[in-house]
Amino acid sequence: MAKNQITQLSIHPDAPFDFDYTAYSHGWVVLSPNVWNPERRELQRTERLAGGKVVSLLIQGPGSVEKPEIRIEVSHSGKLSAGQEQEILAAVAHMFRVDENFAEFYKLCKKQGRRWKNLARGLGRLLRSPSVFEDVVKTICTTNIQWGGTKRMVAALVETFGTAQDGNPAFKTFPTPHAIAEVPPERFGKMVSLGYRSDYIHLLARRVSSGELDLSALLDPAISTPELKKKLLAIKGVGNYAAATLLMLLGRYDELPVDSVFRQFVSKKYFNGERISDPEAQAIYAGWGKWKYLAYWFDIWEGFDEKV
DNA sequence: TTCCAGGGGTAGA
DNA sequence: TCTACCCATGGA
Repeated sequence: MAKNQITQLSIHPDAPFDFDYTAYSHGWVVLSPNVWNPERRELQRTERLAGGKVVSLLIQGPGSVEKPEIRIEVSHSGKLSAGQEQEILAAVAHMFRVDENFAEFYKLCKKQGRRWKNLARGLGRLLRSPSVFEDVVKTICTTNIQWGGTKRMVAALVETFGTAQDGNPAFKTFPTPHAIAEVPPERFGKMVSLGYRSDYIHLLARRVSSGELDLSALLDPAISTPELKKKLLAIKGVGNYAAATLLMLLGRYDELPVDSVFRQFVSKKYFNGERISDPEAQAIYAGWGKWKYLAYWFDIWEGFDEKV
């Protein structure tokens, strides 16, 4: 077997950009196939390119917030074409939201004062997956289950339906829709313990694999947020909480992810632990306009102003 | 054993 | 639009 080649790629995002906080911004960093090394501050991930080639990515942020750089060490067999390099660069830029503009959010943060103004030094980007399919599947795996269960289910999907790189069987890609769709639904349910989510994820994989549903079209900025939410709610397994999470992953922060964590947090912090209605809880963030999700996220993530 | 989790679908009103 | 009820799975 030929030894894998290494190719170094690099992205230079506009400042301010904080690699560490973006990588570690929420639970996605520890969901397979992502592997985060906290000591070395590296994100490792195995990726399948459009033509089927499987590569391993080691993603680092050696620059500073003011002179940011995302460095990608690609381990691959054979030669990497210019098109494949572009594909990898685009995938990583998408994961780290290199093209998103947070100036308006930072303005609100500075106005808010105290700890909020710390966000304006390049935070606000929440890590996402290279594909919308992966983000929808992972989001469905966060519903009505504890976080440990989410990690278990996603890891099982990758282990069972992912593709390993030659010579590197320990790490696999996130499954393609086709890899899931080609297995009969009943068998799929038995192969990975996803509970009642199994049918939703298999149906999603079938619709995407057949071309009936184009999830990448959801990234179109021309779609209004209400219209986008409607499209998300039309996906079986996606309700209000999951739609708000997916809107965030698609770069829209208008909606709050109302789940048990949100309810408990707002009740404890703003209502002395009293039982409150969802509209009362949501009203806390009304002043943040189209940035409500981020306001809530950094309200609950108290550690953001310490080094991760 | 029972409860419930980073809820959602469906039927019926 | 709102409510009641059901839905697998596994940890606490």
